[in-house]
Amino acid sequence: MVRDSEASRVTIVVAVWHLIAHGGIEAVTFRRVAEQAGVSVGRVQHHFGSRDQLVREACVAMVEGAAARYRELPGDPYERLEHILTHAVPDSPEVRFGTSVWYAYLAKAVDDELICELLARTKRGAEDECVALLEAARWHQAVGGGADPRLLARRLLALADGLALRVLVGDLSGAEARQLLAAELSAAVTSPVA
Amino acid sequence: MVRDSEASRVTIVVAVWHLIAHGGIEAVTFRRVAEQAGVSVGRVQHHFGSRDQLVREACVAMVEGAAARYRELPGDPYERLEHILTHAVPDSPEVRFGTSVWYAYLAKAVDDELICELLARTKRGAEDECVALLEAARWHQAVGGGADPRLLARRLLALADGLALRVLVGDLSGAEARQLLAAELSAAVTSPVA
DNA sequence: GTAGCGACGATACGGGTGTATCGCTACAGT
DNA sequence: ACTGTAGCGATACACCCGTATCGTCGCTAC
Repeated sequence: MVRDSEASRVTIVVAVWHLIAHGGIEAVTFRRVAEQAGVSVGRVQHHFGSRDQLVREACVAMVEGAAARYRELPGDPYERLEHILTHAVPDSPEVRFGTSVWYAYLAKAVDDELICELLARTKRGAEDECVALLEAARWHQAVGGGADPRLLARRLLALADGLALRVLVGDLSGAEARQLLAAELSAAVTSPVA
Repeated sequence: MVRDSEASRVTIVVAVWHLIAHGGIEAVTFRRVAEQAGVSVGRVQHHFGSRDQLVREACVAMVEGAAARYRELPGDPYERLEHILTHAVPDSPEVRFGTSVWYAYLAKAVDDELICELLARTKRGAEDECVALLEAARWHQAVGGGADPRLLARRLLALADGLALRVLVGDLSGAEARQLLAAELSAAVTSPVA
């Protein structure tokens, strides 16, 4: 029964996310994970070996989940850009959930080399994707070529991260963040370099 | 001996920062803090009571330290703006140290109401300060008033946070981040609205 | 059939953790 | 002189943690 094994792993990983989302990574414990997932401690240990491994694999699963959701988006470049920029702004409880976990892993990156590299690769990949989308979206306006798409992508991405952060701590509303991002994006795609 | 008491507290708080900076908040333990600070466990407990309180007070001390360093800056608005935007970009080891601790607390904010509020207030305060500086720095150009200084400040601040984040995980160099920020700032201060 | 193996459940053990508590000094107020 | 009281050091306790280990099912290949 290989399938049941996979189901077990998914259940456990989801439980890990839940624990992280409202308790931080220090809340991740074999016993607590088992309880949250409704399985035995031995099961968790069997599939993930050590606590570090459990935390790491849950991180990998999260990144892959985000990537999978992105791939299932419609093809329109503008929409894809909008998704990349706003998908981490915690409007709804579900997005807040994901963002909380994301930032927990970000903090964990300072003492876990592997997680650090994974997050770095992910961000770099998002930038690359963003560059490609920008070039596709601005219909080759060819307005002198002064606006480097890579720098533009980097700006937009950083802006999105910074705003998501402030929405997360709660001194900015999701609407305000989305509005600012939308304005910035439309300005980036329609105008040349400012 | 009230003075020695304060010295003890400072020593302990610094030790807490060190532990967080390369082990995350879960590395903060009465015994480890005591060892790192070179004091007894009882001393740490005496001054801070509980572990939660210790972590929180170290957070407060950090925010206050940053504020104090800011206040000692020369008065030039442009320099102050530059400091606000780039002070969290981890070029040097010391700044990286501070930024690591900062992001650890940011993640902690998801499950600690008090820390969350403190960080929110701090960010909001930075935005307010940024608004005032922007208005002082652009010499009242009065170019139609289309560029809302608050939105501009919010953009710059978010940009700085997002870039600092990427430098922290290591897929962006400190120089790249500072360069982008400097360009953005000079554009914001000299040009009207784009 | 039986040997092997993967997917568990149960449990035990050694160590680390937060915190309460006791005891001791040194000084301040009365 | 007496009494607090702040500032510790030392220790003890109950709990929780990661992990190793053992045992048990069910399936599968030979």
